[in-house]
Amino acid sequence: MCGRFSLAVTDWAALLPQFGFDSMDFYYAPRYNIAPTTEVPVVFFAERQRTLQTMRWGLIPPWSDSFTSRYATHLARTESVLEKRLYSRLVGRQRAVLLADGFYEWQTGSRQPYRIRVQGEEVFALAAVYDVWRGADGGERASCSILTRPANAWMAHIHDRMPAVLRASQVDAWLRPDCTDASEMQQFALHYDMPELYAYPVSGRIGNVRVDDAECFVPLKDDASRMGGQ
DNA sequence: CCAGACGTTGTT
DNA sequence: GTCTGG
DNA sequence: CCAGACGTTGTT
DNA sequence: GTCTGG
Repeated sequence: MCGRFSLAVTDWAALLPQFGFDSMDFYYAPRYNIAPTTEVPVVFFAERQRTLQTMRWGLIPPWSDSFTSRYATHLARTESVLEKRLYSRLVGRQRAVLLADGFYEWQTGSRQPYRIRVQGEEVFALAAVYDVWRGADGGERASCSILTRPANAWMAHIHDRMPAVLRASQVDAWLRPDCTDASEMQQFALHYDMPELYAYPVSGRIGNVRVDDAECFVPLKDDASRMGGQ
């Protein structure tokens, strides 16, 4: 689940204030089909400063020999995150959110991909944890994992798992730099009020990671498969 | 003690 | 680095 | 998540 | 069949 998402924003000036920023210091080309291992915009606190920068999607721990992984680390199960060597110490102190304007889910059984969005929000957030890896040259590289949880009743029509989707207004409650209690934040990620979502079927061409164009967002001509408003 | 893993999803 | 399995 | 590789030697 | 790369 949630092995792909999108962030095709061009009007960052309108978006940044929503997430607590007035500027950004990197170039970003709109992305319609984002796959694991690529660099994605992430919001987090570093030195008490709210920060927006890109990170590798797919967490690499500091002790890794290289900035790659043989394991699937782009997702972390919220229910068991505190028991995992890779993630447990991060929940208390290295929380983050990825920015997204949709995520993709392949329906169980039919294999039909859907684009899923938040009702009333152009851009929303995905709860995540991050870590920092230091290369032999001393350079630092950050990476992240999206938290997943069991599907809610709506999502269950498509899939049995889903990412922890946050409205922009809920981002502060996940990042809150004052809280270092991992259990408390785990409970938040499992039980906060999930925003209303809607979904529509899209072309299977997004299965190919090299496909990354506006056509990815075009609904299939199949109104019956649409789920939710907007 | 040391060696080896460190992760998720989906499908059968 | 730290935990688990043997 | 899906797609694509999965291998070696030697030559340019 | 299974792993890696995007």
